Amino acid sequence: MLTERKRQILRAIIDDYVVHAEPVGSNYLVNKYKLGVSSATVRNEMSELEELGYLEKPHTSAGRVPSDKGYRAYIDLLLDLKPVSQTDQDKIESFFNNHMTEITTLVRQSASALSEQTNFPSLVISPRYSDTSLEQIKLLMIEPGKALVVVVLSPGIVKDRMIRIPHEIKQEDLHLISKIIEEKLSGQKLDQITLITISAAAEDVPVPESLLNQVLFEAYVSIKQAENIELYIEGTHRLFNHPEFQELALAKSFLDTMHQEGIVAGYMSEWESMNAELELTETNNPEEIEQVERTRREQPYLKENPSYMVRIGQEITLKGLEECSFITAAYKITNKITGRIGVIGPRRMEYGKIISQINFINYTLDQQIMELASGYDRKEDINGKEKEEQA
Amino acid sequence: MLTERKRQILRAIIDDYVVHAEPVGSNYLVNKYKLGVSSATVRNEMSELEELGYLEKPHTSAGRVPSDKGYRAYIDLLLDLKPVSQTDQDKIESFFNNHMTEITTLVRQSASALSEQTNFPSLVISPRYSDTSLEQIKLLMIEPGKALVVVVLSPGIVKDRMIRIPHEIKQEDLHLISKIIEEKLSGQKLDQITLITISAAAEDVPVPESLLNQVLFEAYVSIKQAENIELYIEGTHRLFNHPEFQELALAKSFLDTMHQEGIVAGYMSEWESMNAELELTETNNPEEIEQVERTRREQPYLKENPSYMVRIGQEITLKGLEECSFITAAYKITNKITGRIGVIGPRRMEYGKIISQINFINYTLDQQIMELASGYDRKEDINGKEKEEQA
DNA sequence: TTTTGGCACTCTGGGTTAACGAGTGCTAAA
DNA sequence: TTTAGCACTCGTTAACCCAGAGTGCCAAAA
Repeated sequence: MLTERKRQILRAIIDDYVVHAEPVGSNYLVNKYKLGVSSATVRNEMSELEELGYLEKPHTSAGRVPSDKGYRAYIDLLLDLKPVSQTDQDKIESFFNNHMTEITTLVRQSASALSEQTNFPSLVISPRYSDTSLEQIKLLMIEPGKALVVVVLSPGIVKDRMIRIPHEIKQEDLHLISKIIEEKLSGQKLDQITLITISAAAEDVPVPESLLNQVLFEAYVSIKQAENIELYIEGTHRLFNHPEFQELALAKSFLDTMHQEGIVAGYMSEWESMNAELELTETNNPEEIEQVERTRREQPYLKENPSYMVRIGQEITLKGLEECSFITAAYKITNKITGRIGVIGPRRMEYGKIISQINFINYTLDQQIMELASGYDRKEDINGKEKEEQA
Repeated sequence: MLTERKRQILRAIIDDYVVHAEPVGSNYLVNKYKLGVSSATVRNEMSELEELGYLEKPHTSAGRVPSDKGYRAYIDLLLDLKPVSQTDQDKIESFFNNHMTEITTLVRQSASALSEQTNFPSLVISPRYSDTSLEQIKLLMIEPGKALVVVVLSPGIVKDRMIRIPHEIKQEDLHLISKIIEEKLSGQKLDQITLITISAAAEDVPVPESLLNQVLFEAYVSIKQAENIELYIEGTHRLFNHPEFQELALAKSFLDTMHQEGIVAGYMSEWESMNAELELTETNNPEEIEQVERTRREQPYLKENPSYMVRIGQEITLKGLEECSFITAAYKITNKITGRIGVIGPRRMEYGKIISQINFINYTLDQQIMELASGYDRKEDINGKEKEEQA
């Protein structure tokens, strides 16, 4: 039903529209893209494409614009992933250059890079840590009545939190408590740890129960807090560089939705769970498989099983974002623990370019995380390097 | 030169304009505010007020709008600080209700409250910690090759940071290192601590020098990082609720400036240093002193020496913010260590209301910080309270 | 000297009309 | 099946007018 010529025309329309943001007409199209047929023919084709639901008319005497379905077809059938230019690669890598030592910073930095590269707002969501296990828990006395809880999860994630404790608790008590509960709890999955487990673990600590309970409760809260999914949004102001958000009403509803903490996070994490199945459906077309094969050889950052996902317009079920597109990819902390990174913008996006950027950034991020996890020793003489680093 | 009647008219114009955002004319004014004179008289007065620079005309046949100088006079001479309504007080206090345990969360929460209350973007800037002193420094082994540095500053501020360390370094080494440098350095002002001081402090630690140096360097960086001034901006999307930002160009230049991390932070911290002198100049008028006296008795959160500061339009020397006003107040961590909290918005603001809100929030914040610093023991039975807390 | 009514003048904003141009859809011929 | 031709639609822009709001100034009144 989608003849080769129809595809060609659809591709040309989308390629043009995403750049110029204006409905494209038949005449313009044949001239610019040398289609080798007359505008009347193109008109007929366009009319059929419209009937099939791939195109829409803003009004009678305008050209056509892609519909959700049109974009969807473009992405599934016509997408041409451009390799990331060397300068872009350099720019992105420079974002990671100042040896960061925490995964969260690494991930946020990626989001910044992504937003800057694409000129759209970007977002990252942390993995669900509930089925990772607790590795360490330390209680550090800061001053009488105050302590720092440090929770270390198995993939090397560190979270900490200040707590209040009874003044009677001494440094040694804390040390003892954390040592004992760490011994008993380490290795357990986070979502199996409850207040009861902890209390049981600390049963025979020689500290008055009422005091002990306060500390245990705070420790418990700290562990639960470490499970929290975190959402981070970067560069919302870049939205205004795009004509569709000149209309204040749209921009406002967008920003309002994005600023309702829970909503986007909820949506994305729910999404993350459906992840696996959906990804598979993306590669069921011989043509596309061949293409994937080819790029895999040429650009390692375009991974074999493309981990990106695109949601267009009405496919997004969040109120206020019906006119937008999400493009996200999964980043790995371990093979089983993944978060998502992506951009959000108007449906009119240069999907090819942007997906390449995301893939590349995601690839770089994965590498950095791996490097971080494996750890390494710096070979250089620190004193010699010091001046450079401060400059 | 500003007769009583001129003041009255200026006040009426500003009061009206800040609410309705439309140039106000002579007829409207006499009707609405029952000035007891004819519109012709008001016209003459307005004309003179314009000559004096307090008013401006958008064009010949429009009414008048206040100029920067007009707003300035309003704030210095005519300001009427309204008490914060009980419902507002309750709303603000509810932002602080979930016993937060870290100053930074407290401060950010205040910014959220402020933005929500005023419907403008709010911002907070952390104090300069360079002349506070180091109280503790701990090195916590996370796994071979990775450690957590915890830096505690004298007013109870805690900052931490993951670092990489040589694999050869053992838990005990770390413990020893941190113990020794803490002993030697604690009590020193942050800006007096250098890499040299630290190296000297750790001179006789029995760890091979090349390994030790790496750790010391990272410790040093962590301390320096603790000095960093942090800026936090909240609620920028609220800008679009105000008519002056319907013009995309304005909104864009605003957002762009705000998102250039360094700029606003630099401006505000520079400002903070001029703080003391400027505040004094605000109270040199018998009338105002009397007013301050009165409100001090009635609302404790309107402090005796009002700590708020207002910068209007051209008074702000940041590019892109010439059409805006800053209102900020200093919050105290200790008597000597202060940060700033405030809002930024169009010049057309209800200064009276907003300043009251800031004062109140600032007052509440100060109280919370004090309470945090003093620490307290919870009297309640934790187990009894637990269910409520989770709900 | 100050205030006021009256009046001419200025400028904006809304509404109407007309011309224009881009693009379509249809028909009939190639 | 493709294409040239043409009528038709609709949005955009500019020109124009008019009403309304507000000013500035003058001369008379307080």
